[in-house]
Amino acid sequence: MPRSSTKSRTVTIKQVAEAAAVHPSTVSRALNPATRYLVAEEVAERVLAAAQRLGYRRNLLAAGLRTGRSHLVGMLVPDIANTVFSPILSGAAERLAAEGFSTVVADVGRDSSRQLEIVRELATRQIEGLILATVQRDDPVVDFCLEQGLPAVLVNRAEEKRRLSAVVSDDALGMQLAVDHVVELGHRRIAHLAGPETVSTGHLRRRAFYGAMEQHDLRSTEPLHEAAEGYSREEGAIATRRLLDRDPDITAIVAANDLLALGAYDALKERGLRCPEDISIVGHNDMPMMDLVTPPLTTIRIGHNALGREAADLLLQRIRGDDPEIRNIVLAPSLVVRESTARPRQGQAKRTRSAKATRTAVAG
Amino acid sequence: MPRSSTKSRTVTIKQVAEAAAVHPSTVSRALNPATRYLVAEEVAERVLAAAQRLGYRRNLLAAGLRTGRSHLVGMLVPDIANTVFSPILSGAAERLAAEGFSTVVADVGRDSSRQLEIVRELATRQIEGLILATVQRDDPVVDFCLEQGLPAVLVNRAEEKRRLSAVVSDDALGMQLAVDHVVELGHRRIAHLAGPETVSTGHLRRRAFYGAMEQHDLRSTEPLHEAAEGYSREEGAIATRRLLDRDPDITAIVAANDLLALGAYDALKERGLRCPEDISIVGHNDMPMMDLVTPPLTTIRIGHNALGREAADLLLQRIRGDDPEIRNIVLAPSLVVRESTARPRQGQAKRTRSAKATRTAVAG
DNA sequence: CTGAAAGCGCTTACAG
DNA sequence: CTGAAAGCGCTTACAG
Repeated sequence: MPRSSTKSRTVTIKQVAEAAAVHPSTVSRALNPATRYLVAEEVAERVLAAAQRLGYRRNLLAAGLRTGRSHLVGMLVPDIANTVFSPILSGAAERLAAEGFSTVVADVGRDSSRQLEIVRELATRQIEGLILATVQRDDPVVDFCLEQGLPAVLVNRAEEKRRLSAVVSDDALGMQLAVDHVVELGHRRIAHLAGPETVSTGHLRRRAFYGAMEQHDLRSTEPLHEAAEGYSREEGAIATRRLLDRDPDITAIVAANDLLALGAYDALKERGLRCPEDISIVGHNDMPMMDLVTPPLTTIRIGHNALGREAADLLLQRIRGDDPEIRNIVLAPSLVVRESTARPRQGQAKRTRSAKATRTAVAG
Repeated sequence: MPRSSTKSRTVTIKQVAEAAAVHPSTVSRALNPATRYLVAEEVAERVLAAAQRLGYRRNLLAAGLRTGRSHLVGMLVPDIANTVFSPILSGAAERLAAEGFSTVVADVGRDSSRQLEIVRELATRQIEGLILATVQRDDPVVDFCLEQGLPAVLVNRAEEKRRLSAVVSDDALGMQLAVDHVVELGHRRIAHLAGPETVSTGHLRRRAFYGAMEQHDLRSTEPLHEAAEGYSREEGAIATRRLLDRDPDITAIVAANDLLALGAYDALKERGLRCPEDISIVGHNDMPMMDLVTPPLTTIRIGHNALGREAADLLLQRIRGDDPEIRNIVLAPSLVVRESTARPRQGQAKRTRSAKATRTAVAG
């Protein structure tokens, strides 16, 4: 079987047809498993053999033009190199690949104005759907998708108006777990290191923080949080300094995100404060390596891979038109206790509460 | 300007032609900046206006079929979520996007047999080139690309036979820096925690380790390394145990990779050994967070983003046919000293050497 | 400067 | 079960 001499750059269906002495349409039918039954077995075999021999490979671009399908999906992330987004991308891409879709990544960076431009560019490629991990609470990209009838789902972040399906972690539960944990350790002066208000997780986690505090009768007339301007270690340090300046008596910080918590580590160190001896810190996300930082970070674990997979499934349904309903998949996070949290210094009265029944998935 | 009523799912060039009262070919010319000069200014304006009004967007699939160009590039990574590969992907995608190429990611996972299948699938999409971050020392995917005349470049890993251009870090220099560092601290019983031999970095770094040792007259008749079966923390721990079992007197471990070094941390901890008091450890890569682990890891920093960018540039040249030569871009890494290395316990005689002149980029 | 035609490689009603 | 034809949306020689 000399399968070597594949010289001609592209073998087309026409050439296979010639080689098998049939019409091109017959080749098309024989090569497509879905239509193979239309072709006599003997003929199909002949075609297959010829295709094999010539090293024929289907041109998906051409097929797509004809069928109106690109089998291409776009995914927008704010930063591919961010360890929160890479597993989401990975989970989504894997699921999508299993269904015959390739995924085009677009790293939109911090420049949110470029997003729309990038989406237009992707639309130009006839992508069949979009997974958005970038969305702000009120995002023009969503308008665009809606206008264009382009199937899209949000992941990790949700949109205010709920116009699109989304897969997110249960932020209320996450903050509840975090606050319950430090309260059970005996903390009462607890502050929230919040994320940007423009991002759904920043907004939601802040609200959930106050809600959880209230359940423990730890409400306050003055604000108990400082919002970072971005989800980065640097911004986390900056906001933590403000937190410390305003209220030096806090004994625990519940952060909206691990990176922010790491920034809090930096800020504490600057001031000669120790974690957890002086201040306990809880993160959110459980990014890789959080078990190896010093101290190992107590945090809320989110299954980012699962977020990606679910988002892909939702998008696939949407593309198939199976399920036109808007859904919100809410995945339950879990508390991972490590060494950044401990009882407070002055040993305040420990408050115990029955653990909240674990709320679970799929709402709305 | 009512730009709202964009009802019809797809506006084609034909519709724009009608609206502007010209022939479709004229629309095509007017819309393409490169051919606009062929059209009277007044007509071009009319066409642009009509296109704008109708919300026309070019169908790249159709254009691609006609021109034989997809402006699509594929990128194969062993694991998107690995913090070594995500910045490479990010750097490459950004550069590619700037030149009008979208990049399709394929996470090939550990299943190396699937790779070829995935590449075939990508070829089917008429990708114009491939960036391979996955390549083994002798890889069938390379054969495929060569056979098909598909432009491809390797990144982070190189191929034995050098049949394709590659962008890699200078492993010899990296190991030299690592070995020099621990030698200068006074270590003499130095072991190498090697990567898999089937991967170029595993192979090259091992050889470079012995080379560097020899320069310090630290050769040995018995092997000074143990190879991990994969670049993971778990495999790193396993190989470190073997290392420790064989030679309990080592005072420093130079690892082929940060993950491996982290595994070494685990193995030391199991045995009640401290780093750096009992054993110094040097990593390789300087992944994110390595400054936050305990102890902060001394390692060799590689600019992964730059690797990605360079690979993209090389591929772009290749696609354009500018530069048919095979090149090897070698980027210089640097030593980052943190706290996982210190003078050895028993204070061996310190050997000083003049620091090697920093060898730099771009070779043969 | 513009139009008419051909064709990229495929798929799919339409006949037979 | 198979062929012949049309057409997906674009671009580009070819005329004029």
